[in-house]
Amino acid sequence: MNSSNSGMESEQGTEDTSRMTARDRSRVETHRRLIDAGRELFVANGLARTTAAEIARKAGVATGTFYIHFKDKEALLEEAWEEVFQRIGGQMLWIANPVARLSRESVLENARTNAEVLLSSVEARADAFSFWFGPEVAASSAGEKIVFRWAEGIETRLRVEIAQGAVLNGVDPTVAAQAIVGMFVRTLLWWVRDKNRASREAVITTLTMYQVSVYSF
Amino acid sequence: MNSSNSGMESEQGTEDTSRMTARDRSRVETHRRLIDAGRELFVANGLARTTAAEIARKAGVATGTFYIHFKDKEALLEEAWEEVFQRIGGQMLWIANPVARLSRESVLENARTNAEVLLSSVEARADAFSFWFGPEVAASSAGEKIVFRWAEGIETRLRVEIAQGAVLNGVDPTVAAQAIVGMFVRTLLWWVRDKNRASREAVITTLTMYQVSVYSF
Amino acid sequence: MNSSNSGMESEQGTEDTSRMTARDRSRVETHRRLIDAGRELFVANGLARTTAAEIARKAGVATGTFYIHFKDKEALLEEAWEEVFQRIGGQMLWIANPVARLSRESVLENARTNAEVLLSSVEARADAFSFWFGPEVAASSAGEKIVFRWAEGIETRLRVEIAQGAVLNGVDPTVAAQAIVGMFVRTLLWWVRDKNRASREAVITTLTMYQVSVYSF
Amino acid sequence: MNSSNSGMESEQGTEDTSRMTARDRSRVETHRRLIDAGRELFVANGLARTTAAEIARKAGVATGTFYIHFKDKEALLEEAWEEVFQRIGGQMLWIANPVARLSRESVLENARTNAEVLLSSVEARADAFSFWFGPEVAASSAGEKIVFRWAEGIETRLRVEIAQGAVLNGVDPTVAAQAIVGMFVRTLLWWVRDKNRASREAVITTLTMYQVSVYSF
DNA sequence: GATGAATGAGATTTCATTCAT
DNA sequence: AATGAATGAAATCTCATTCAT
Repeated sequence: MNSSNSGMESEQGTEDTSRMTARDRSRVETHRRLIDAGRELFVANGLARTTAAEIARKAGVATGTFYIHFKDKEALLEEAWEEVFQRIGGQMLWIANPVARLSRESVLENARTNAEVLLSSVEARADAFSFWFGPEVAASSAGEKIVFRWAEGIETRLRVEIAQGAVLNGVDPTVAAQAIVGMFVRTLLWWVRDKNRASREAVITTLTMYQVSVYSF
Repeated sequence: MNSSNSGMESEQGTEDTSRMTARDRSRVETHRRLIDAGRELFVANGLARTTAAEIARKAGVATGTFYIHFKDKEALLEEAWEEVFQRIGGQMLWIANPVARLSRESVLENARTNAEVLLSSVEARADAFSFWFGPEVAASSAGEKIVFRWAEGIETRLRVEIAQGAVLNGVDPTVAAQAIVGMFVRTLLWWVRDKNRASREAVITTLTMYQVSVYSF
Repeated sequence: MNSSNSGMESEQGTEDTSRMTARDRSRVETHRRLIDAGRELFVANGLARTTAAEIARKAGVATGTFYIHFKDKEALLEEAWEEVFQRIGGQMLWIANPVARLSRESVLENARTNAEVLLSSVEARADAFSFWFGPEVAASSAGEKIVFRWAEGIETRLRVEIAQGAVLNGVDPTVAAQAIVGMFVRTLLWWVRDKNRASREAVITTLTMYQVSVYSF
Repeated sequence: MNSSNSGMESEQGTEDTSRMTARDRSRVETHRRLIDAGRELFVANGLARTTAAEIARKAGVATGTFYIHFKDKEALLEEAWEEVFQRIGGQMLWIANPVARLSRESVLENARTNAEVLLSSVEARADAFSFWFGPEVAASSAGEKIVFRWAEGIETRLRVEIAQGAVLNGVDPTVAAQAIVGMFVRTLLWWVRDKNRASREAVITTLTMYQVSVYSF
């Protein structure tokens, strides 16, 4: 029914349907379709302008079916985010790949790579990024989790680095993680809305410098 | 009718009513009451949960009167923000007080003072800050302006500092301004929701260090 | 709920409900009730003084149900007219029964019969005629169609008659159809409002004479 | 304030203001301005889409002033029509110029001239004709009068002609007047909306033939 | 007479959610 | 589990009309 993919990830079913009964398969299949339809409509039209009935229609099921699978729109949003996070979490490189031995060079390179990869992801899926990290989702309870997860990753890394003595005294990892996430989200959201506001290079360099600024090298 | 002040500023009429006719005074007075009522309800209950009729009721006028004064809720929001900004703009010290001669010390002191003042303001009016810099307003057209103004101030200052050779090469003032604003807003919003998440000192120090990190001293 | 019939036709369901599911029957039934309620309220109180909520109430359903079945009042009006036209279209005899061989007598008789039948219909359902051919409907988009259909029938007949050489030279069938419809509608609307303005006979004779006046016999 | 004239007549004040006090002149002047403003807005935007406040604004007076001069919109409409009729009444020639001695030729010529003049008037002021003889006004109480006046003129003439034995037996002057007016209004309204529907000549000839059809020559 | 801010009833329209089938 | 018609509570916005100045 829908083959266009306007989420932040490649299309893929994550459920193993081989051991299910026909009914279960149908249930799982319907669930899938609803999430996919919802994610696409959210990204395309925003949260408020997408109705449960519309999602159901796009998924090819009846309105009532929506409420069998999800308590409300918010519940679908959260599930949809889970899936998105499975795939893009790894692209927040700085989170995912802490380097064993730190040096001025490794930190700088890592930070730059991180900024570059993020920028590319965001460019590739501007609509999806704008939606998932935009104010509409931020106002929802799913939004909490979204930024929380990201910050959590950064914090974990910072703690490791602090333990290694790589970070300036006084930097609180919990606070710094929020600061970094806020910086990234705000800057990318701003840039992606109009890329003429700054060159790619300016964004990458500036974000890199702020990232590395708390290191003691 | 309402004397509680849940906006971000002290109550004050800014209009000179001395040269007005009684009718003008009445119109201005009604306008005031609507803005005050709206701001208080927004801050207390959020944008979406506040209706035009409710604002009118709180202001002691008929529903229709609301629409004589404002095209819609959004219009009132923008006007209310203008007023708020008049008063709190100056509290974003880093914006307002560029120092003539820069040094490691002056920059550090300035950044710390900035963080401290902001934190205090935010603590004093947690609800108001959460509202005005929160996602609900960010999603509205007024939200655009709100953050834009702040960033603008920071950018202007950075340009001066760059011209003085005080900033590291590669830092783009436009991008950096967004980064700083994002960092502040996110961190304060996060902290103010639950102050046990980090100590006052941790927040101030961390925000200070990120602010000064791009200076070449 | 309502058994009084103030439309221009006898009550009749035109849908074959035998092959429908219970749900379909329910939907169709609701649709019917809304159209019937709407038509009756329109005819009784006029278009402007009838609200969607009132129609729904009379039909025994919730206000929102109205909007599931019709985009707006206008849409119901059009559907209601379609039904009315199915039944009264045939009563505009002059339209429906072109005579094969024309003569002074056949034309005259036909025109008189036409006037008589119309007059009787209008007398029998004065409210309905006043509504459907009155200015309020004329101002709506449904009104366009209503008169257009009638004129169309007259025009078709005139073309046949012109081809047979039965009509005076210079008479344009398209224009004449408008003229005839205008004449009928205006005269009947005027007469039905106060039948003392002219005798039945005077109306019939005068309308007959104008109808036949363009024939070349 | 307004020099554009979108009514059906040339601009002219009909009041003699020379013997009035300043206050009276002002009152009369305001009245004028309101009528002119109203007529222009009605013709341009229709009755329903024109508000009392809008008329007052265009007339350069306050909203409340409107209600000092007119009970409501309808009252202004009627007064405006009075003025319009003073000027265009004479253009309905058939009404105005009964010929003393009737003949086949005089009747025909008169009818054709009548149709031609009407057509030209309507062409020249399509908006105004569409408004004044359109369904919106017809639905108002002013509309009654408008068509009534016209019919009245036709009826008077027909009575004279009947007395002269110039009209076929059976034609009722009251009914015929309605028929003729309905025919004219409908046809012209239809034609003026899209002049490509029929040639000027077709309209004139057809209307002429229907007019003369009841004469006994 | 003129002013114009204020009134407030009311109509339209949307949509999350339910529930009988 | 799926259906989809029905619900009905909001919320928005308009405008004829009033009335204190």
